[in-house]
Amino acid sequence: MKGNTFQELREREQHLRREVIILATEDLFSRKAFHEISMKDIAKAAKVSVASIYRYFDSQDDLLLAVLLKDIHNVNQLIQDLTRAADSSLEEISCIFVDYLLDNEATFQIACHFLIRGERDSIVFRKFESVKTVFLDRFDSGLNTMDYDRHSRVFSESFFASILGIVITHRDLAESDADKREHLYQLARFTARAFDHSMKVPSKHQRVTMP
Amino acid sequence: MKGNTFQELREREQHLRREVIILATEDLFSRKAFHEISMKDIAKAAKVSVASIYRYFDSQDDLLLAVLLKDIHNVNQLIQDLTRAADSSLEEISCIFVDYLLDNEATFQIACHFLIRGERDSIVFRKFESVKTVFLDRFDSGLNTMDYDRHSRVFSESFFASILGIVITHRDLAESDADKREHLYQLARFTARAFDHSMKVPSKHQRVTMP
DNA sequence: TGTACATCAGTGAACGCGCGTTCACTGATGTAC
DNA sequence: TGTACATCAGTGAACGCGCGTTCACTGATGTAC
Repeated sequence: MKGNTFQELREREQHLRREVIILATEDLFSRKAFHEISMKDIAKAAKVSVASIYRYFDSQDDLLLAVLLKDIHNVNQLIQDLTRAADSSLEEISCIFVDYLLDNEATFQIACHFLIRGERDSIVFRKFESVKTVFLDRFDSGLNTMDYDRHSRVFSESFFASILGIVITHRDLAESDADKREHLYQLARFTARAFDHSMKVPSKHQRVTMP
Repeated sequence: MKGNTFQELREREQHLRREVIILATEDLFSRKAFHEISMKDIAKAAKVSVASIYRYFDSQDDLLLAVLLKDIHNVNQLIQDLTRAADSSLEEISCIFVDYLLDNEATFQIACHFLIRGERDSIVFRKFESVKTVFLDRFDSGLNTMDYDRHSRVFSESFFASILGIVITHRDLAESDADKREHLYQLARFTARAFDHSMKVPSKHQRVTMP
């Protein structure tokens, strides 16, 4: 049993060291743009050598994916909490989501990086695909606990993508951060209202019965 | 007057040579991924030397912007034609848009490149911003000729971004191209219906009067 | 307790590569007289 | 018509740089006897 504990200790330490690198990387995104971040920068931020990073991660993409995975776990929690509170509206959710994307450059940039690159063949990419699927599943089941249970998969995929698209397309507009955020809220709320309206108060000819 | 004509001829030739490079670059995007395309590749495709490209374009970004500008002119035309036809629905427009983004990798990739990078300071970036604004203006005025004239700016910005977001987020799903396209249509139509419904048949409490 | 060995985190330095961009030059064509 | 010069498109080769990744090695700690 002693050997086991030693083993466990070592593994825990390994895990913590991984975590240090992940956190340093994540933090770096709030200070630098994606394409300006190199392995050297990450190493400096984590206070290790570049070569050390490769002891814990197979490649740069692998590390980025780990950062994304960690962040997405947070947003998952956030969304589940939100959708579980019965009185939260779709408008609120959309704004929280906007906030999250603006305040977590790492998630935003890395997600976009993988979404747009999209190399079907690589292992890392397929890993990303499965992360995306898991995330959408949770988002979906979160919305299910509210009233949006009709064709919910199409609903959540569209709604999620719409809010993401709004942030991608319009986040670089205004001068001040507050102005920008307010403008994005406006668009997100507008979109949420559209989705909300079409789902919650469907007119006869819009409602499609499911098998 | 003769000198003038010679001058004009030269300028026309210059313009044509520019066009050759732009077309070759655009074409390249259908065969290679964005991050795999180098100036050497472009030069080979256009059958000129790398150095020649710099006679016509200040930098790689400058060339990419020119490609985008050309493509966007096309899609502008498309949208104006569409929205002018009185019987075209928002659903149709959304599908046409999806098709356009899928069939024009160059537009899609370059637009994403500039949207996500977003360096506020550089000249090229500000040029991109103005291109984006012009495009959105036309999109907006196109929708104005239909029934979507209430808070139309918020409407067009949200709708445009939503469809773009859907393509970004979900274009890498299925195996076959046809499946993928059908899935994107489904999401786009769903979203279009939501927007359509919320704008065209507003319930009392949703309609907001404008000053 | 002491010694020989195994394990493993960590690193400095180098590797190899490809990138965007620039430079010095060529050669064709137009212009002036 | 002939000659000297100007203009300009086009290019091969080089520049300088930074990137991600790997390698050979160190040194600390744990293990066996």
